[in-house]
Amino acid sequence: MTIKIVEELEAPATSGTQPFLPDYLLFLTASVSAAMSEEFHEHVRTRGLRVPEWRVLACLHDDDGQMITRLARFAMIEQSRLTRIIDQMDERGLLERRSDKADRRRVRIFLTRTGARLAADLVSEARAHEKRLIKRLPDGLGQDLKATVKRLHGVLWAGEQD
Amino acid sequence: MTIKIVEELEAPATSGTQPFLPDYLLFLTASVSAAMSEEFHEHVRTRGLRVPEWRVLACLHDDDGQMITRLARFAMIEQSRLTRIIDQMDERGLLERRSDKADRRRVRIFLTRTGARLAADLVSEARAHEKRLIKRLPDGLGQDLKATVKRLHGVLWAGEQD
DNA sequence: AATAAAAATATGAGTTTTCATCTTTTCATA
DNA sequence: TATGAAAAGATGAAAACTCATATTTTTATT
Repeated sequence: MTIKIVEELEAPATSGTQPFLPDYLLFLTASVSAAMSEEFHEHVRTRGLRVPEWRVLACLHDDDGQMITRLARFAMIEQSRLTRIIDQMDERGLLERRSDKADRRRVRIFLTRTGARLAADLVSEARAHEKRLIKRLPDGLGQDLKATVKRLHGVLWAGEQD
Repeated sequence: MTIKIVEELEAPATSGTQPFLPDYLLFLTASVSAAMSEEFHEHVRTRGLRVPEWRVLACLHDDDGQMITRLARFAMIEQSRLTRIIDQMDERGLLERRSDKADRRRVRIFLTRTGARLAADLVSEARAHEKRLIKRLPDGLGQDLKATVKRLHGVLWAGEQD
């Protein structure tokens, strides 16, 4: 690997115009999302789960027996990846596959007793964490954000059945 | 792979209590972020870049010559991954490494002419896309969200120098 | 000044993730 | 009621990612 060694005598080297990212909605949203989640995601790993696995548990906690495709969309996981995550969670005894009697292409995913217990624990921890997080933020920033993203989520998922 | 085949005669199989995710701040935020970004990320791929590469370009567009560690935090990319992404972008002629004269542990990343041009194009496309996106949303939802995440970003990054 | 601790980056190896594609099953329609 | 298109999942192979750790350089302490 060759690296030039150049003394920093050049001009401030910015974009010349207004900075972009501090005013870019998609960056700000992603960055805020990542920063806020970091802490709880760390906790999730402590509990022996990766973030996508936690998302799967949470989805099933709310609505057990979803099909893989739907789970994938809701949990923001690409389908073939979810298939393999489910393989692993199945092996670990957290959930199980059941073929849908009415449409045999579909595979429905159900939490096992163990998986349901873990999901319930984490959901309750997540709720508690959210309370603390919001309390830590100044003003009503947390409430504001929650109200706004709730409305937005409704709008953006308007087309989706259920 | 063994899959039970079970007829769906069981109870609605929900959590029994209030659904969690539709009221969970971190999920709503991540979900909204992903949904809003999807479209532009697709465009980025069309342009031959992966999302993390686009983030690197955007960061450097705003502030050329950043060191890898800082770039990693800002672009939400794990350090060793960023090192390799930079390898690739270097090979493609989009940016180059320069060792920092004053602190020779540091490697500063600079856009090449080509990289700067690509970054400028994408930034301008991103700005245009944001306008369209916000226009598409009902009420002042887009503006509301932007104002809120801007404040939040400030709060959450308060500790970070610059 | 010598030395320990910390910071910045790189790298090997193992695991994940992705992409395209395959199979199976259902749906639409001629 | 055949038949082609679409939907749901699974899977192989290649690429990307992560984790722990190594290396180099700087900073802080004695």
